[in-house]
Amino acid sequence: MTDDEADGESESDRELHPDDDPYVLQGRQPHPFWAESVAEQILERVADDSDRDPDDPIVIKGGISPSGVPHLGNMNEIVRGYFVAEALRERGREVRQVFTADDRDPLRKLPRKLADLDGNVVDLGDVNAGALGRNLGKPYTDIPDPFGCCDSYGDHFSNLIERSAELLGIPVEMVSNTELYESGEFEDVTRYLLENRERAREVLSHYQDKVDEEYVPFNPVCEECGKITETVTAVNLGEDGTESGEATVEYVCTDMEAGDQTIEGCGHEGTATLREGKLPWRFEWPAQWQVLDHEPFGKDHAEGSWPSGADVARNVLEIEPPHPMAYEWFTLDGEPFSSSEGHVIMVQDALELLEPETLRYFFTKDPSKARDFSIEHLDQLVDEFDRFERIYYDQQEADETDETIAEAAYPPVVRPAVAARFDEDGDPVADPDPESVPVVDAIRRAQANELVDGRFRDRVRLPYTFAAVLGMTDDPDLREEIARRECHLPSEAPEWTVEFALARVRRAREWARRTGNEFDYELKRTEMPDVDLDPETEAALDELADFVEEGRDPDEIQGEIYETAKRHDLDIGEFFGVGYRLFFDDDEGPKLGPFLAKLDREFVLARLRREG
RNA sequence: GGGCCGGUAGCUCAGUCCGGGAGAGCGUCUGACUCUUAAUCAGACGGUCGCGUGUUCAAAUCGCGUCCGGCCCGCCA
Repeated sequence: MTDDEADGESESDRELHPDDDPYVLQGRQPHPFWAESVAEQILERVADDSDRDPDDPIVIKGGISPSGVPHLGNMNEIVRGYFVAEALRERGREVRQVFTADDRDPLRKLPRKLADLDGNVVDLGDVNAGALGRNLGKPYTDIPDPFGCCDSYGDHFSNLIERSAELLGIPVEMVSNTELYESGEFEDVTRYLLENRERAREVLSHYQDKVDEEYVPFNPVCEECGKITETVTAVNLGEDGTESGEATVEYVCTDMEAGDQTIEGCGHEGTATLREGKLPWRFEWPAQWQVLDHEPFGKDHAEGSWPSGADVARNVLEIEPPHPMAYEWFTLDGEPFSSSEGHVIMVQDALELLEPETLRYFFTKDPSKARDFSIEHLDQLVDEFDRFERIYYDQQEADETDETIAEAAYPPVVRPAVAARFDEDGDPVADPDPESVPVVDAIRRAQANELVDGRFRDRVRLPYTFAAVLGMTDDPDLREEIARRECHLPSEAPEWTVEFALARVRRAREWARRTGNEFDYELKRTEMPDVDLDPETEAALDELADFVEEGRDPDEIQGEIYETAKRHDLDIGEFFGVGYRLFFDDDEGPKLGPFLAKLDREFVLARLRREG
């Protein structure tokens, strides 16, 4: 039966097929941009496949179980595939990008944080934890949505993932595993695995010690309590004279180990069809590979389920596994993402701080290196993106590698943003909503490309930290004036680019506010901050007020601040400090003279005279 | 315990495959812009390339060992 045990084969004896090494970016690469390299690797494999029509679309997949808050790390499953897809499309290939929601997986433990459809994170306690707790062990799609807005828990979080992809303008076909089971699409492969369960067992036993003769690669859903069960007592494939002819399994609803917890079974003994259950993950994953060319996956899979899945695919299902790519994980401010501790950031959150193109840019970096998404240093990421963009437009010196990367990676990064910002006639749209639009058909794509290399070249990016400083005032005209004065807005800038440039202020301001960093200026308009002033300083302030009252221009006021300080024998730096204290309750601030000149006179005079 | 990935300037990273000059941006400091702070320009400071060892005329790069971080090797996904 299990003669493999006799030959003592162990996992290390099980050689990985040369095509199945998931570290595909090791060693010499044909292109400095990783997605181009992966695309070429895929094309090589597709070309080697003789019974494949070169006109067939290439299929790229990603997938996770919709178990909770989908964070930026989870988005690797979609965004990494997107860049490969785009590289292939650039080579004239049709590509389908698919995302499987592994939503028949059982809920194994209660997450501590959930998120509503708008991406607001809430504590478990706020959404009736008790009701959720009764559903441990059930498939996500059989659990009521704690927010009551979707058909199930699984649907809720699948929707959230789908929404994240939409916000990034990435076209993905969402596929529900539960639907694949219920519609019968998984029935043939399930039946095949049950028919060949000895082979399945033999292969998997190289990877999992627990696999013994009793092992059946199918977990029915208990008809009594609704939980996924693990104990199949008989398999009836319906060939040997059953009345219905339908394949079934018999099971006992036993306890399930989930980490250090046990989810109790109800003891029910029943019968299930092949649509009323699920394949164990190590088979379910390869079962999804029937028609598939590429799949990126996290490093957690690279040494575990990927090698066994590839083996199952080749030696049980007799199909070729997709071209793999293992990616390293992201950290958030130096710490691992943790849904349960609420240490997460979703696309929705990130887009409050960054333009979508900048967020897409983050995913163009080498997937084989772990990367930190640092809120604190977000200005660095934005600066880097701005540089990357200038390199594409030849507005910035760079070495050949950076130029080659920008040339390949910039169009897919920016195309969804450009598609959102210009209408079908190629005219700019003010304040586009959404900000990213998937570019699918060839005509729209050509048009978007034309805009990227045409009108969009005029775009203006305010430096992120400068944009944060502009956030100190809510007055759009004042923002624009300051930006112009500091030469961040060229005088001949087209109308749309001004609005475009200033749109960054909202996000940069939010970043400064959230981190409370040195760019977090806020004009204290309603209340005067506490100041402790000596008489000399008070006299100086009064003089300055009189000067301002005469209606001087910005530079004169700036100069007068110096002169006033000198006249009263005050340290210039300290006198500026007093100004920042009075207006911002801070040690630092914008260039004071021009700023005071632009504010309404009444307020400035009253504040300089400490009248409120 | 075994395997895999990563560990290069304060920060973010490129360079490691095919050995020969240690790099970029940001930050910091200094100076300029006739007057600090967010702009721009010029310059400077800054790294025993985790550590050790071997091979080599020559090692961030190749071998071996070791330390740190993460992942996998039970279950689950």
